[in-house]
Amino acid sequence: MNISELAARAGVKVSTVRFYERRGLLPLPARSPGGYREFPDDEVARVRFLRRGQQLGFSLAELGELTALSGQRVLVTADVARIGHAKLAEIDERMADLARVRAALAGLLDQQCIDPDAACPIVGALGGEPVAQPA
Amino acid sequence: MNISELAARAGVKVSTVRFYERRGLLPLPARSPGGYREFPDDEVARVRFLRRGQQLGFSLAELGELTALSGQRVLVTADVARIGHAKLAEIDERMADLARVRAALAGLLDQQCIDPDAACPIVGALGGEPVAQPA
DNA sequence: GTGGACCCTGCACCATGGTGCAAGGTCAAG
DNA sequence: CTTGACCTTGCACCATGGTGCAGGGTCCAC
Repeated sequence: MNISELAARAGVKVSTVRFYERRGLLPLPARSPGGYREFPDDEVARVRFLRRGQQLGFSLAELGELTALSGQRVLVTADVARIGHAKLAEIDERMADLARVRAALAGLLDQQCIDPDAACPIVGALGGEPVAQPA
Repeated sequence: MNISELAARAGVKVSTVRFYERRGLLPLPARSPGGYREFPDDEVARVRFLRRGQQLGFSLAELGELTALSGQRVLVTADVARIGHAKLAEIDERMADLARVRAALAGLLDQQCIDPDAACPIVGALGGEPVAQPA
């Protein structure tokens, strides 16, 4: 597959694919005799992963770490496990936050008139003390 | 409360509070005779909401919309309801994506050795066809 | 064997979300 | 009534995540 087909199938621009490659988020692809990039089929999934992961609030650097956790021919060392468990905790917190926003928004949409004197329930859902974070 | 106390309580920098104000994400605060900003206590929640909302993948512009959905002394019009329901669908999709990443990561950490020949399960969790989006 | 659609690299630019600094004013303790 | 910590505005700068363009090469159908 060439770069424009990969980009089209993953729903990104050609320039974005080259950008991801420069950042080390995609493996260096094989090249045709004339120097064209030739991608295997499964790079589509990797590019889509980067797009969706960003929508979930992960930076490209974090998504790089996340993928480095697997597929790199390594044993799960104590280090890798520590990073992985930290990410797991982060994900749990994000899910809880999303659930709170969801409930607040759904409640708001159930009413037909918003009480102008009440505090905003959506802000309330996320505005409290942050959930305890490991230092 | 002055700006440095607000910033400290919300866990952001003073310059960030002024930036949010410029963007219209915080109401213009009262001023002391000398021109100092004076914030009510509940602005802390609003600033924390902006921080956490961003970690969930919402842009400042979206968080502005989200808060505009309440507290603006408005009836829930068809328009507001449409935006709200779209956000709700987006949140549901994000929660599903997070759940998939979580399951993949947890599974990975359960094993003691990663199979170097298998496709990355974390990429697999998010790399599939995007969930159907309204156009 | 040539035209048009595509690819290459490198570099400059863009939007978002801040961050820092300079020059000056405010405030309260001593 | 001064000194130092804090505040004000305006502006310039930064990192992240792209996006576009120039100048040139490749590919393949005609």
